[in-house]
Amino acid sequence: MSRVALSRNSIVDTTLRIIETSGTEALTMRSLGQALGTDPTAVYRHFRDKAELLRAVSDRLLGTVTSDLPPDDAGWRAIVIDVCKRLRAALLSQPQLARAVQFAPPLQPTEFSITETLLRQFRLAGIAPAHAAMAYHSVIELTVGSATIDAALHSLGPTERSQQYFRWRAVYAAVDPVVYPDTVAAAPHLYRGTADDRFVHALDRLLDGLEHPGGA
Amino acid sequence: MSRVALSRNSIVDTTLRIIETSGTEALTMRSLGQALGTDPTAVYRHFRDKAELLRAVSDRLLGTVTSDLPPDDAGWRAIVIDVCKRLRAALLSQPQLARAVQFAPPLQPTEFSITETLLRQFRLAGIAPAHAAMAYHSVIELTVGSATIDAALHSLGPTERSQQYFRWRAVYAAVDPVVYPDTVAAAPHLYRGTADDRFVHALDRLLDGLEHPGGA
DNA sequence: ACGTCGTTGTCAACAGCGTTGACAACAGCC
DNA sequence: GGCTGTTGTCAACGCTGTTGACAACGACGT
Repeated sequence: MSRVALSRNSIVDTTLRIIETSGTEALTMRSLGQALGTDPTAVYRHFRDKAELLRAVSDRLLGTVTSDLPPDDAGWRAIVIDVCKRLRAALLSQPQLARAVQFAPPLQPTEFSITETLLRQFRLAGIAPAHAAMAYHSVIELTVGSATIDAALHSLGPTERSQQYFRWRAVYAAVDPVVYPDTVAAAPHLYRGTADDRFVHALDRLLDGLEHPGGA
Repeated sequence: MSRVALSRNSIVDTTLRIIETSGTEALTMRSLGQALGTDPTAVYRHFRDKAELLRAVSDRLLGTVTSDLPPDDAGWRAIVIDVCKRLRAALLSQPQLARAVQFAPPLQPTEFSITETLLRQFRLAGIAPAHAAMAYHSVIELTVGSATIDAALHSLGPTERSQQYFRWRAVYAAVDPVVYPDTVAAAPHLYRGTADDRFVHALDRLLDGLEHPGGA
């Protein structure tokens, strides 16, 4: 066997390809080695462990979130929504990965860029640093969290997805109206529209609350 | 060695005890067997595989979410927050549970009970069914989503968790102030307090927005 | 051109995981 | 008492991520 030249970039490429085509569970160091045409343990010359590799993969995905943003005069709210929608899209673009990526430990440069962008817009909105930090946490939790939840269904095609939503509404509608009257009443409106719509609605209401705490 | 009598209930008890005291990662079939005082494979006489065991644990946990709720005159908002905090606590105690909840439809009556409770409170708040459904989605996405995110750190244990938060604040504070001025300004407030505090704050602001859309 | 040195792919192996199948001890029943 | 089904025990399989010794490679100074 001839030795194959590896690099962090080519390894991340192949990792993304495996996850796209075969899902997160199919990504093992051995399957990765086979896809690379090298011994599985060769990856350890470039990444300390699998966690660091996954961190690099997530960084690749997050790179698109803060590039080519509209100028500040587009309004803080529009920019925050734009960043959150992009972040959501990036996470959903590799549905299997959104789950695998633990948003917790990494702290890559692209993440700093997202943090800075959001905090900047909150400052421009006139929110004091202490409240801006809380607003940042709130927005991130909603965005990343809901993307993580929606990732599973997003891996299905659009038609299958709407079928699934239809089925869920049917389940809620068929529930015992004596035990669950409000569920039956709301059933026609549950899981209506797209998951993106529901996310933007939740984000809109959250920003309302962040802008006017206590309804003030 | 004397044979120890097992049952689904006692196994679930011990499983929960391990998860609570040592975290999810510490739960292996071998550690479970040791805690039970039996051979690890004895569990397979009561559960087909680890997934079914975890499902049984999930049922046990979700059962606590809507039990012994305060009466309606406690106010819709207090009840919604209570349910969400309980749901979050249940999800955090077992990260895999959040994944199971994603495939919502064919699941247990406990989940219908959560849905009904929230929808009922939104109705009592005077929100029309169509908007109540959207409010339900918003609240669930934030609660389940943020729990999914926080689950990773929550599995570490309290002391390591606060150490991690301390480290993160230090990282944000040490960032280049020229490139990331707003991050540095907000650094003292980032990851302050507990993840629970941050969640409740986000939920509070979301409920503000749901109650007064557009700040009205 | 030669020897040297750090880098990096190869290989065998380890510990740990969930799980399976054969076996044996037990409980309940006729 | 003997049979039958249930359930704990034990050894083992295949999988995982990861490590340490070894060897092939590229780049370097002379």
